[in-house]
Amino acid sequence: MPTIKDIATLAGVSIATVSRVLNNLGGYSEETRKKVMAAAESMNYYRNEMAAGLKKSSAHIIGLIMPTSPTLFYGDIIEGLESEAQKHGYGVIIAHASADGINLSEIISLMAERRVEGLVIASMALVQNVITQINGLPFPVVLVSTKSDKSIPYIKVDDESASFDATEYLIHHGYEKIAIAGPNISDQIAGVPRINGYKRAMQKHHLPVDPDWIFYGTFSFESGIQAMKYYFQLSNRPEAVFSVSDDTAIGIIVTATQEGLQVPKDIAVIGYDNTRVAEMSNPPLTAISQPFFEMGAKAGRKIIDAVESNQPIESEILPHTIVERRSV
Amino acid sequence: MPTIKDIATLAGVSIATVSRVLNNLGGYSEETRKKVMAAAESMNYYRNEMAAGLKKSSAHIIGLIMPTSPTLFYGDIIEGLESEAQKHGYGVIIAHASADGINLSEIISLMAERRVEGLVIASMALVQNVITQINGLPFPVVLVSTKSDKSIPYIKVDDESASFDATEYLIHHGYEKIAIAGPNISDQIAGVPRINGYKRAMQKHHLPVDPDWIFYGTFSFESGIQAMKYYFQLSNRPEAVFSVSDDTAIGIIVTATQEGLQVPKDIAVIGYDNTRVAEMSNPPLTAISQPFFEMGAKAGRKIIDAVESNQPIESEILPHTIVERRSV
DNA sequence: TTGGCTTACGTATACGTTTACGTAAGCCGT
DNA sequence: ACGGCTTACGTAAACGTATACGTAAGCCAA
Repeated sequence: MPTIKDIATLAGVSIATVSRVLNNLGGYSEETRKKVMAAAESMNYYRNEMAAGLKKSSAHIIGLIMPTSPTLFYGDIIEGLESEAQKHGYGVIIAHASADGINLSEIISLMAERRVEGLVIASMALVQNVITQINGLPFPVVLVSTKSDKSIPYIKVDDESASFDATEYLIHHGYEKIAIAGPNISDQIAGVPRINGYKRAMQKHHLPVDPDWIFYGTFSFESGIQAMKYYFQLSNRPEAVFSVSDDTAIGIIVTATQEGLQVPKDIAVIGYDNTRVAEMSNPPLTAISQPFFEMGAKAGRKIIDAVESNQPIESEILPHTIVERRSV
Repeated sequence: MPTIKDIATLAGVSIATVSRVLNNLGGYSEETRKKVMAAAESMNYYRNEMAAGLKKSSAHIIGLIMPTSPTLFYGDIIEGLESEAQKHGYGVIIAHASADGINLSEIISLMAERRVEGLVIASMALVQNVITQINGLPFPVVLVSTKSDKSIPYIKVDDESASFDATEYLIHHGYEKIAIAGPNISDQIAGVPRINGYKRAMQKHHLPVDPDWIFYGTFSFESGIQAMKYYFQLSNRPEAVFSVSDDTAIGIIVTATQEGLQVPKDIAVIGYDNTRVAEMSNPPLTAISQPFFEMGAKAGRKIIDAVESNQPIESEILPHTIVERRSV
């Protein structure tokens, strides 16, 4: 590929002048500019970002690490981050870590080798030695839709209070026998806080919590099917379910419908995430909405701000909302 | 950040030796290796890929460009590509182009500046000057789930024959009044061929095609809702619908159900793509399946092969399948 | 005339690696 | 003792760009 040296030769100027013209730095005559531009065009020149980045010691790239689990909202996070990055002339390099985070440390190293300007880690739990590694990194890192200890800033909604609101929303609609489906007791980020929020809402309204109503599971559609089958054979059957994901909620709805129950008349369901499947469910799913696109965009903006101002990133709790449809 | 020069100083060797040790090239004693590794560890060294890439003139990065439209299968393409890339030590840099491709040329330039090893463009229509630009690029480009002229290799399923199969599947299940919902007549890639496949199947089985049965639209859920409302007020109402996307199909199912029709008894629906919503529909959606993860992975492999063997990439038509569920 | 300022360049170095090449030391066989 | 081979290094030159610095030319004021 042609270099500025080739352009310089063809245009009959020095490489410094070519560089100045190409970067709009001024200090050249209009005539020279035309010669250089013409030469560059004719040679099909593309600037070498690696060389430029090496010299300027900045790659203008933001890294993004996500788990390899098939979840629907990742697309929104990517698009949010990428749109913000593109706006500021940054690129986004993305890598998937296995959901258990086994290879996370390696992937972080690869990002460091690429000299990313900053790193976004979405929806992954961090073990201690990864936290240590991150704290030793010379660029900002921000967590999205997850958190660890105080040392790493994060952007997420408040799971406990979102769960409280979801549960209270059901209570306000007259339901008293309310279940929670899907939480994982060993998940300190999206499991335990959601159970706590659920319990707090029930307690506030002096409603009993039947331990049988807590169906531990995953965020999957299948988990929702299992949850509903489980509830179905309960003697003290719940009238409403707060589900920890939209997929799980739809699993519940589909299974309930197949068993002859009507949603929301016989059983109400509220989901979590408000992904695109929520509106496609039948009936359409009422759900807690997480602003994934905004989370991605915000992560990008915070990193760019941090790089340009040299200030540390501050965590941010984003507001959740309840998108009302017809499943409650 | 520390450089190999710093390591060399600390370990008391030359930078060449450090480089050799760090790259496992041999030509050093075990004692030296240990000294170097210890020094590198203690300084928290990360290799500078920009410098290495500049010297070796290879960035070990594959570019991926996708439209910014909210479609569910992009995640699978990304994951397929990224998993294959990671396996071979490549990174993936991703950029979104507006769906109309206005800024596509710029984005391709950015990829060229980053000296990607190859470029994957997914699901975008290419205008002539972009095609020209691509043909002038010094690295391989492969299209995924789209095609242009002969000059650029692509990986996709055969839309015409998939549509033929979908339609024939309905015919084999006894339906005769079959509609097609969602195609766009100006879409030469996913519009016209699907209409043609549909018509060919109908003709083969000597079934009449009522022009009213072709509902032109988009790939969206809303388009499905509109399609069903439209079919509903038709005097010659179809008994089955071939829908150009899963979202559209589910829009049809939801609307039909709300209007009191039963799926598939009163109206059968077959979707296209087999995204994750297909199994979550009620009833679960029978659909043409496109292997998106495999498409991404294959694109990655072809690029890596092309780079390493210096051979051009050949187009490939991937087989589609019909995933049978309960909407037919 | 001289000095100083501005404009429009060119020269040369640095960024951090990789790697071709040189070389000293050690060992072998003759 | 000598040449030749191998091993374990070091030296130095790239890769393509940005940029600090130098400088010649032109202009103006005193």
